[in-house]
Amino acid sequence: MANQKLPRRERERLRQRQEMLATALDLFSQKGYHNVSMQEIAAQAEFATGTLYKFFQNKEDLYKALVLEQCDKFEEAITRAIEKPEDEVEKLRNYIRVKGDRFRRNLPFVRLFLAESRGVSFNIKAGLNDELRKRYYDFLEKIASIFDSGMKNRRFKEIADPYYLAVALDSVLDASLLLWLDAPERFPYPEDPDTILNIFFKGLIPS
Amino acid sequence: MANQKLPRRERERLRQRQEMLATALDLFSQKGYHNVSMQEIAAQAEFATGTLYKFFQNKEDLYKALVLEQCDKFEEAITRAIEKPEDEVEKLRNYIRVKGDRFRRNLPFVRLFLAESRGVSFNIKAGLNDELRKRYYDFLEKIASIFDSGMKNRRFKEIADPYYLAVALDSVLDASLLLWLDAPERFPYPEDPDTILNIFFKGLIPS
Amino acid sequence: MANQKLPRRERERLRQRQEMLATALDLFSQKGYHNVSMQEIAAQAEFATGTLYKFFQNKEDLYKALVLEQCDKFEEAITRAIEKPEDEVEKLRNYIRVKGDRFRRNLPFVRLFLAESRGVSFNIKAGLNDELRKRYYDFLEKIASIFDSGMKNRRFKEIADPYYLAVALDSVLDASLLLWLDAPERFPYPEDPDTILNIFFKGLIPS
Amino acid sequence: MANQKLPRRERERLRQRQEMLATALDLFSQKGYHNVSMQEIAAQAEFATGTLYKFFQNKEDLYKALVLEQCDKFEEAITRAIEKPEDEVEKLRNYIRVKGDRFRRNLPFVRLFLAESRGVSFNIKAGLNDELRKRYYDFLEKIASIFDSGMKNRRFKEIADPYYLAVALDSVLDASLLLWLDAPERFPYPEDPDTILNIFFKGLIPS
DNA sequence: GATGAATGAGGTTTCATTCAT
DNA sequence: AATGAATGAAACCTCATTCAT
Repeated sequence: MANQKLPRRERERLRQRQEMLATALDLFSQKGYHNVSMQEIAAQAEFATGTLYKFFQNKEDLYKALVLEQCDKFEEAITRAIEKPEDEVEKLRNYIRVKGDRFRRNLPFVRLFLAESRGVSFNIKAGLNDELRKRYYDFLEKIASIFDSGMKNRRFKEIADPYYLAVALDSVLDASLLLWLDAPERFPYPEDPDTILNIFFKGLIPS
Repeated sequence: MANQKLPRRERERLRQRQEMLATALDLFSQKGYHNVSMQEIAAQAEFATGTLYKFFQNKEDLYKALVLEQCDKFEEAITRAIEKPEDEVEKLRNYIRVKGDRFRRNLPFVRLFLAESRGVSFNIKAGLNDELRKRYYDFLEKIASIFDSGMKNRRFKEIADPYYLAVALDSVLDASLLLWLDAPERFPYPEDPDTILNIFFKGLIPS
Repeated sequence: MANQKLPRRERERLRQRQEMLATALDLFSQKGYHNVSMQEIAAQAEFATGTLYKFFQNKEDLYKALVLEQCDKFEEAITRAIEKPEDEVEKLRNYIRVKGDRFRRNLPFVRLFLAESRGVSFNIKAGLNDELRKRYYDFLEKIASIFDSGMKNRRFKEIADPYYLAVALDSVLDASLLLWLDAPERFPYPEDPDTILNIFFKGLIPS
Repeated sequence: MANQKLPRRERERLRQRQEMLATALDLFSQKGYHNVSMQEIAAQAEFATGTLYKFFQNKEDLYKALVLEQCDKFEEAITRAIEKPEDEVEKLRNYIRVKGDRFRRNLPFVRLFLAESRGVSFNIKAGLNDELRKRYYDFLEKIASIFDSGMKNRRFKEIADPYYLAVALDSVLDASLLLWLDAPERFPYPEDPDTILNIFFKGLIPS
């Protein structure tokens, strides 16, 4: 990996940064942004308070770095998942599988966002700042392009704007995962991607 | 209205309470719960700090009252909207129309949740969340019962669990409205409910 | 009684004042001066806050009135007790009996003073303000005059300044009563005044 | 002294703590616990408010530390004073001398209790009181043991329970010192311990 | 470079007092 | 005269940030 080529000093710094971010994620997700102090993060991560400020300009900055990094990983994973297969339906299935996987594996991160928003059923993307919002829109574009290509192929009917379909699919997926998180017994994890896809594939009204 | 029958003193108190809640909603939605001080609310509402505490035990209490009141109104409106028509499709259309209307008319409230959804203050809503979650699930039940009745009527195909369809429809509706809020020109307001319903009604895959 | 001659309005006012003072004594003795609010006193006494301020200029004033009134009663009782008998020893016995009685019957008042001072064995008179201090000194004078008269009679030896003896007797009495209050089983109530007097009457060192 | 062996940082911290306690004692004794704010203590001691809270969890904690420390010193001094001489009478004289000395040298501390005795803040001392009361009783036990030993030696007559005599002596001593503090000209400081002891040694009634 | 003690502004909340009704 | 809602100053305490070591 590229990291190995970095000078030792640089690698050490990166490792420390990761340590800090991981601790912060842990604490933020347990207590919420405003109920975690910088001293608490520093203590838990076993650094001095001042050291935190060598890596991040301020608390907000630390928070942003944390979120952006998680989103990076997330985006990367999804992008890889929809690059491989040719088949549009398979791409969508992969997307659902990978998003679900990451969701399950990053519950602290998910909780960080959800605490507030679930009450009225807003989902993860709510409240993202401009940077994140732009990235989310770009990400939706990738999903939309699957629908687009499917429509061009005549594999999909043109029932709505592809971008709009992407939004719909993503939000339904979010909602499913949140339900599962909230009450796993009542709402089982959608193991089979088709559970979700079918909502879009099988029209509800008999023709 | 019944209010007119209340003694004048009582009416006055209610008016003040509304004033406080409205101001708080305004400020919370602009800056987020933790970035608004009680002093600020009091000043903006033109009351003394202490007066706020005559009406609400503490900041959290004020917040809860605010949220619960808004949810009450919202729930009531939706419930009325889906009671009237017999036709299931028309019920769904009404639901979409009314939810959209209330969304548009209560943007400060909507923003309150967006502003908050940065992982702020878990504990604040510790109690609130449970209450709200239950209410949300109960609300979904009402939507689900529309799908259920439609399936029993053979107006709808049984493509998924009715409750699950309710979640899907609600989340897609939320997502659409948020998109519109974010970028009204790019994502026009879904004036026609069928724009959203069609996603569920017309299967995407040609048969 | 003289009260009956007062105009009804005036009598009513006095009754209200007593009500307020009694409630205040109750609360102060339970929680301490600073932990009782004027609204609390008003509510408990079933008056409006403002009414309290018609009777007492402010909280401090209410407190002073409370203490002075209790001291008045106390002084009066003691004075009566040492007026009657001719015999100096009997006067002292009466004084001890009556002080003990009032102590027992006014535990709330006693507690009001004691809460703080017992820890280092200061007694009731500690912390009294100038007015009260003067009254306390005057009261001691009365006790001192008993010793004085006893010495003149040759009933008592002149082992110390009479005033000083008064102080000593009073402080020993206070201490005994406090011990009893603190741990009634361990330190029984000095039912027989001679228990205390003997300390002064029987020299400790064998001659 | 052991202190000199502590690392410099540690010594510095101790010095600061002492500074804070001394300032707090000063202010508390002048105005009483509830009339001194943490800000005031911090300002007077030339620290920031927050620094106070690094040393003491809260105001109550600061107060407790203050009182306990003073009591420790006091107890230690008295204990030393009554350990040395064999002679019981000399022990009592030493006790009176040392208690008087410490009283005179710690007037702020003495005043702290006088100032407080207005029934302030029961709860604050709920815990403190128990602790202090126990210590006071233990201390009395030490004085009592002097009387006890004197009685066993036949140096003292058995005119009362030794513990009870201890209480009496201590309370008379307190009263004398308070009188002197109140009106030094009128009540001269009992330089000679026998002034007080005689009250107990010479029976008042001629035999 | 790392440390963590010190800072002090700012938050929530209480309550003595006033004054319009 | 009595009321009690309204006031707002001031208390306690936290914590993001800095800087001397």
